[in-house]
Amino acid sequence: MDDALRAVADPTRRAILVLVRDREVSAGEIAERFPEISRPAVSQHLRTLTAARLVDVRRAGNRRFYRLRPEGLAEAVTFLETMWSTSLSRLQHEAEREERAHTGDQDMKGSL
Amino acid sequence: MDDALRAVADPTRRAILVLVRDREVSAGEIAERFPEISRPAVSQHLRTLTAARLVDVRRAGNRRFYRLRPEGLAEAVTFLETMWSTSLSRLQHEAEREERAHTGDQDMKGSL
DNA sequence: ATAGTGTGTAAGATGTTGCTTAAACACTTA
DNA sequence: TAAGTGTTTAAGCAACATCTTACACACTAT
Repeated sequence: MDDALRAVADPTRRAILVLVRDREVSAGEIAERFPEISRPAVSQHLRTLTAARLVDVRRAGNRRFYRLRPEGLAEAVTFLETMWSTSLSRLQHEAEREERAHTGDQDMKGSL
Repeated sequence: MDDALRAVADPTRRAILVLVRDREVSAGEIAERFPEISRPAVSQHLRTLTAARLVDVRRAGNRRFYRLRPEGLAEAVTFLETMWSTSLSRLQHEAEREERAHTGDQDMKGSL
C-alpha cells in the first residue's frame, strides 16, 4: 500500500494511470501526452508505477505497452474507503442524535 | 485532491489519521503514540494534515484536539475507486469473453 | 507576576524526488 | 553488418520533505 500511495501522490503519475486505465498504451504514446517533460522523465514514472505494481508491462517487439493493474490499488482504496466511510457514518449517527434531541426523543447511551 | 493524496502518502500521517478517525485526540496524546519521532515532527505532520483539510482542529484551553475530516478524502477516494472499479469491470468483461470462448465456468472474483 | 504545561514555529542538517542531458540497450529493417 | 526507432539507464542537480534542537507562544495555576 505504501508504494501505491506514494506512486499515486504524483500528479503526472495519476495522469498516466488514467491514460492506461482502459487500454494498453506504449511508452512513446504516453510520453507524447506530456510535452512539457522529457521522455526519460516519463520512463522513470513508468518504472515507479511498475515497481508499485500499479501497471503491467507487455513487451512487443520494439515497444513496451503499459496497462493499469487495478489489483494494485486494492489496499489503498480499502484504506481510504475505511477512513472515509467509517467516519462519515459517525457523522451520520451524530446527525441522527441531533435530530432525536430536537424532537425530544433522546438516547442517553449515545452521548459521550 | 493533490494535497490529500500527498498527505496520505506518508505512513506516519496515515497512522495519525487512524488515531483520530473515531474520536478527538490531543496533539500530546498523538505524539505519545510515536515515541520514535519528536513532538515537533508530529506537530508538523498535523499541520500538513490540517492544510490538506484532512483533519479538523478544536482548541480547548491549553490543548488542541484533532479529528478526522472525512470529506477531505472524498476526491481522493473517488479517483482511486474509479480507477479501481472501472478497470476491474473491464477485466470482468474480458473474463466473460474468455468464458464464452472456452465455454468454461470460471469465477473471476477469486482473482481480486 | 511567575512558573508550569501543552503546543507550535524557526533554522538547519540530511535524505528523497523529479527533472535534465547524454549514453546505452533492444529490437527492426535495409 | 549497419543504420534507424523505441525505450530505458546513468549521472548530476535543484527542489522538496522530514527530521532534530532550540526557542517562542498560549493558556493555567500558584
